[in-house]
Amino acid sequence: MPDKANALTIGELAKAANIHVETIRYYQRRGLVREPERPPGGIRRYGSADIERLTFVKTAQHLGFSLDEVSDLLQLEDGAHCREASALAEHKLQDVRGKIDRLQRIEKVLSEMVSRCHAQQGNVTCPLIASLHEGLRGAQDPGE
Amino acid sequence: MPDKANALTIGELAKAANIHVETIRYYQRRGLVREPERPPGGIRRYGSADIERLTFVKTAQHLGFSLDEVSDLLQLEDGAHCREASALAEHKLQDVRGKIDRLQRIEKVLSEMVSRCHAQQGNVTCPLIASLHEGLRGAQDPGE
DNA sequence: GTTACTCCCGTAGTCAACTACGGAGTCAAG
DNA sequence: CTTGACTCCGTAGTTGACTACGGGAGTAAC
Repeated sequence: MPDKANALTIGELAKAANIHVETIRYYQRRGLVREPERPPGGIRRYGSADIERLTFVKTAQHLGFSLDEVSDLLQLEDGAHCREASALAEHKLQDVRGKIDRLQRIEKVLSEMVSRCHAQQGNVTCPLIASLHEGLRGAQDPGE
Repeated sequence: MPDKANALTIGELAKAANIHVETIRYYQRRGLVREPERPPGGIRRYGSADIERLTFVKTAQHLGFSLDEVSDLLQLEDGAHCREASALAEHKLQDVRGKIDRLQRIEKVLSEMVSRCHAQQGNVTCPLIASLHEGLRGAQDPGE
């Protein structure tokens, strides 16, 4: 049964995941995504699991994770033992919570700013610098 | 009045903000931070406002904003008119909220995973891939 | 006023993450 | 069974964000 969605060429996969073919190959070289067996003298085929994995990589990456970190996250999927996995997960969890925290401070400042701007329409300059830093105080990066 | 904290050399500024001197110069070239007047045949001096600005750049950057985007955010500080500023801010606000949303999904999945791992200690493989994708479904990147 | 650090500034090198290129092989349509 | 689009694979080039280098000038401590 040639399940359409499970017999994609790399080009179709790329289109489906909205990622360049070359980028997929690059991820394969980095070991982020699998490279299916190549039927002797044939072409590799991909399925929907591959689409999901690629999408996950992109999403995580846009959230500020490097490919190495994404690779860590993916290990959790790839059957690391519970012991290691949970240590890794707890560590990433801290990362993620830190990011959320800092983003929420920025969100607060931005939304306050928007309403303040709406209040005093057309005015000269928004008194933002202070509030931006106010809002972020104590939210410094942990620095790698 | 030579206010100690307001007469920093670039080296002291770098130390205070925990950023390399070369990186500061690079930011100056990119227009992210100001380059104070140089007293004829002298050395530039920096103050605490410069420290804060640098810290802000770093923080925003680690949250997944590119330097161009950080530069947008900084325009909000730099007295863009309310009208433009608020449009920009609203746009960034959406960005930020999207990021928070996606991070929270990841957080949820990670924390569930941790407790699941704790429950079935030492087991073979955590059934994570499904839950990771479950958790992220509908949280795709908006793509730039 | 000499020594030892900084600063200044321009240019060049590095690293992560792509992105492009080119030539040989594969395949589906006509 | 040819043609045109696509795959494979290795290598090389690009982009964003630094990071290093080097030589001449400023400056602080002895």
